[in-house]
Amino acid sequence: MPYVRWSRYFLPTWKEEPAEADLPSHKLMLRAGLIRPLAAGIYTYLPFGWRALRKVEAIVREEMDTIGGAELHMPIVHPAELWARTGRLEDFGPQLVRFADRAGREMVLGPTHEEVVTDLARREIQSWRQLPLMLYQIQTKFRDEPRARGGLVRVREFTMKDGYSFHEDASDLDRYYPEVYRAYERIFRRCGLATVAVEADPGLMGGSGSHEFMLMSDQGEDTFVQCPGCGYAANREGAVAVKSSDPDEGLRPVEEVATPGCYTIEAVAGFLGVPTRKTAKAVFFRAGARVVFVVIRGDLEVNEAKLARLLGTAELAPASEEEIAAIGAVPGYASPIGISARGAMIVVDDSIPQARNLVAGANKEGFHLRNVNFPRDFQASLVGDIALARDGDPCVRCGAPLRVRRGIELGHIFKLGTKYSQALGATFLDRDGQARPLVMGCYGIGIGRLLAAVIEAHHDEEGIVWPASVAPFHVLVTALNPEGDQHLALATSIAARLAQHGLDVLLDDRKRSPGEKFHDAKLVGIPVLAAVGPRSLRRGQVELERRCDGVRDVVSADLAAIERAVGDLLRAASG
RNA sequence: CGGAGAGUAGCGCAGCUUGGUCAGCGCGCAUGGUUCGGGACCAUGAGGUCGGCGGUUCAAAUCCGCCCUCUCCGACCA
Repeated sequence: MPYVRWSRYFLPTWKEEPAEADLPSHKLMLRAGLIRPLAAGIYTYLPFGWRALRKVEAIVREEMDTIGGAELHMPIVHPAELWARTGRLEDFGPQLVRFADRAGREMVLGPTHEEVVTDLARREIQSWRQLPLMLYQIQTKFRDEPRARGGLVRVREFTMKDGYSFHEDASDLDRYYPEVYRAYERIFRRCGLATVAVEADPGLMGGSGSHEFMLMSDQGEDTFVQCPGCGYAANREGAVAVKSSDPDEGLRPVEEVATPGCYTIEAVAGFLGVPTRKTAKAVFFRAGARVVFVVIRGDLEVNEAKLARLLGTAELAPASEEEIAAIGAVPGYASPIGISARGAMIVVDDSIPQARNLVAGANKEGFHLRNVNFPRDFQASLVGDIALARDGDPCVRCGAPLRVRRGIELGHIFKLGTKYSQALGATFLDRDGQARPLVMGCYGIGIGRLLAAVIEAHHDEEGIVWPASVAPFHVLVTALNPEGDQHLALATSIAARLAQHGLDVLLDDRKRSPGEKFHDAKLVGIPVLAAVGPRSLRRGQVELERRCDGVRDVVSADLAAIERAVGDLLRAASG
């Protein structure tokens, strides 16, 4: 492979920090010439960034191939009709970009490819003998995100590895799924990232399991719960925690008490001198046409994802003042007692049945009720866990206090089941000659986000510090004084030699001051720098510097010696 | 979609309150020269319909209205 000459390459660097960027990875990807924005959440990959992306892709390909994946490439433009058949033309909402072709046919830009791959499987897979099958692609997706942000962490147009497996039954999917899980762990580890696999909420997607792979980061766009005791980790939406309960006490009779001006739980609890956990909080939602009256212990928060799952609906929104008034509830003093008759649905968190003698609203401005008890005083349409797990709550498995953490979601794997194969009629004949829907799994990795995550995890004040595995180049050979002929000549032969031996080499042959070139070297973060300059060359030596720890070494200006030393440094840098 | 902030040269910014020598600074860029090991120096120069449209005014980067774009927070998120 030939080496690349910086003077003829396209690697524009910025000395100053761009005002528009906030995340370190975003700033550095702009400054070190990896990407340039075209529009919100839409980026051009410059040659340097594209090289890095290809390195990440190569790792992903290798690991996908290792678990039997076969790479293919599906279209970006899909007929809308296909999406209508699974119902996702509507479900995906405005994130799905739609347009008509010249003949007026409705088309969409693919935000993901379950429909297309399932349609392919429907046509091609007829027999159990063709199973199992893993197909994957690395391809551009478009989702019109309501809020693109953070550079490549959340974009609208992005490169994604999406894989789909097909099985004759759920148990074969159960057997294969852990293989993908382990492949994902290898992918992220090889990219130099320590990820946490988090149990995710299968939600309305159905299926029996799902994991998200998170990079722990305070800058993360996602939240999850982790137990330091037993390792339990779950997406915030699905995380369960123990709800501590108070010692049992006898039921006391309900009594009305004046609480003027107490519109919040804190105000009521403070006014009456009871802890918030001794109150019942009312929260209102609208699920489709119905108003949902949620009752939860005052110290807890409603987890809307859990509530939506319990209700079996995707349409859940906070109720308006009018909707709340329409069911006869008084905001600030709302009470579940006497509401059910008015047609609202009452959902009770499972913290409520355990609690005794709570303070709840009286449905009358300025009054609350003491000693409200479920189910003595009011009934529920549904009871279940709808509370948000909090930092410090006891783990359901081991009791240790849970921690809430932020992270960047790098990958998501999913046991899909038969949702898509059933909707699209993708069946095969099993061993008994029976037609059955294909059982599917799907597996995604955001490649660009993964690249951003690598930089998020590997940088310092001066620039990127690439792990050797995904570095765009292994070695940067700098001729410090190119006008002084012999430096450039030696640097060039070093670059040629290293390239000949399989390394990716960038030769900095630009006519710039040494200071500038050293700073650029730090910024672009190539693992090993070989500097050819008068100071060391006078002693017949070349200076080597390792980016990750700044360790410097001089070796004699002999090609074989340099090649050896560079190899040693690289090995140490990837360890 | 709600809240906040910002659009002036490739990048970072000042000017706007109080309309009129305000088209400016630093970096970068070009040319020539001097430099050459951790973002050098001198000289000369190019580069902007001040986000757009409309309005007020003798006069608008500056005041008013509408729109567009970008960033951050939230809602949202396979």
